[in-house]
Amino acid sequence: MSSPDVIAAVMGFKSKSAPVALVSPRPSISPPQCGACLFKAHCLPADLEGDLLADFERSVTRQRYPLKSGHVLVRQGDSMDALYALRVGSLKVFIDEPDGTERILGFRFPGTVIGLAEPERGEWTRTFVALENTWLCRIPIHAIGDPARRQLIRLMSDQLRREYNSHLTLAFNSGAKKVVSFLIDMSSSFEARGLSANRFHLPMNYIDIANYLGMRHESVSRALSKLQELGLLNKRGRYIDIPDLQALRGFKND
Amino acid sequence: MSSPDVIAAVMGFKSKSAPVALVSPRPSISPPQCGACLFKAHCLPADLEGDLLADFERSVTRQRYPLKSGHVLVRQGDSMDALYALRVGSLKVFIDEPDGTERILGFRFPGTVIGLAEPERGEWTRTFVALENTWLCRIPIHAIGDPARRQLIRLMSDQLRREYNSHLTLAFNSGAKKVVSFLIDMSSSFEARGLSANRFHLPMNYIDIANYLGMRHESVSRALSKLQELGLLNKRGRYIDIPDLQALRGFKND
DNA sequence: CGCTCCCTTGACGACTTTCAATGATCGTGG
DNA sequence: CCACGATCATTGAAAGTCGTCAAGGGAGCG
Repeated sequence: MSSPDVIAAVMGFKSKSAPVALVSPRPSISPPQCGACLFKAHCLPADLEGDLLADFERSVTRQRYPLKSGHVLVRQGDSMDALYALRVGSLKVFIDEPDGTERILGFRFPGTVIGLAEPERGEWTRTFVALENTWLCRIPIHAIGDPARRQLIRLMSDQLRREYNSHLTLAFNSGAKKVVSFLIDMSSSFEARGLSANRFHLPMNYIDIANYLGMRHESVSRALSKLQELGLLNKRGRYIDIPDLQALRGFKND
Repeated sequence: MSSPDVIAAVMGFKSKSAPVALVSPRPSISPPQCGACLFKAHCLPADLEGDLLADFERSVTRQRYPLKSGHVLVRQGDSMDALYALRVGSLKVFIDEPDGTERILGFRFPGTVIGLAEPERGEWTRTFVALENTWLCRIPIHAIGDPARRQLIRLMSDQLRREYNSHLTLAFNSGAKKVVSFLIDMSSSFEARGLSANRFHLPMNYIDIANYLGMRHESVSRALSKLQELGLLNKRGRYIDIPDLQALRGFKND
């Protein structure tokens, strides 16, 4: 694949009429999803020729992934020479403490580039682990030419804004509201990928959610139970059904 | 000034033997500080000719700032057509809530570029206010050419890592440890600018610190008092003296 | 000198964590 | 197909932390 436009090709092409699933599938029965539709939310104004799109498809199928659920993509301390575009599945990002504890910094879903916060050459500063079987596309650093830079800057500034949002969530909410913020984020993320914003299956367990939100998993459970009592959602394990998204937003902002 | 290298010139030149202050000055008696030394921490491997450096100096003195303490640099909703390099002083970054409340997302010190998290063209998504008299350098968006992109990407990935750190601070610490993390961040920031890492004057009040950390100002005060009791620091208002930085780090990590 | 803004300290109440035990679900292997 | 074990989720009670409300003190400025 011609090098400078790899990122643009991976993250910025326009999707045509891609099939759209209404509910996110269970990990175990997850059908291979169409690459094109997964990046729909990230259709950026990169002008791509038809052959670049073809290149993209070829590049994707050429990868030797999927990465199996629970497996490590990169471990903190590994030397870094590539970015990764996430196509299907999900990852958790965390700091590995010396004592083996994880401190989860976030979750990643299709349409994301992995490694934007890493020094350009050097070591990965975080560990990325698959939450389910996950398809990725490797983008060697040397393949990032000038035409791809503009795209990269855009992705990074998006990522920065998301981080600011998570700061807001953590600093200005407590308990149930943090959980609600998290759910709304998840909902938007699913919606952006053409899935249902109201009904979805969380790929991570309550322990990871709690870790991410700076809570205990018991508190997450209690918060979700309380929200169910209030009629703001229905849950069965990791299946979440939000009858009225606007009402949920109301709860967060009140 | 020749356009494409503005950012590289502002943020990436090499400082020679710049004078270095040992303790950060009080806002009110703040002497104009040498631009060169302030960016020392950000000497990135951008190859700059002598005339670019000269351009930089000229560009800086050409600005019609300083921005007075308490004044707004940009308000959320303003249309954006430039980035700003922070030379001397400090800013707070916050979301303006409809009811007038501030939700502080961070503080900015010399050597920082303001606006990295904003969409490239569009509206500012945050408000920036000077905490003391502050000198800035305006960098029009159209002046950012390809040679400056690499530099920009580097700055953004640094900023992203800092945001991850603040996530860690918020999610995995409580009370006194959040305050300690904050002090250590401040300390590093002062040190990076050639000032003392052990003794400094905080430019923001306890209310802002508490806002940033998701606490109440009373709790910040109590935390600092407790740390003083433990002999980990001495304070007099916003003057902080940390006798043993390593001991303070120990407190955070224990 | 008195104002204002900021910081400090105390007491009480609400909310989270902690510890412990039980219940549900899923995957595996018989 | 069922039973079993492991992981995950739920719930209760006790303890600790932080927010809230209220009052007082100190520094700087006009």
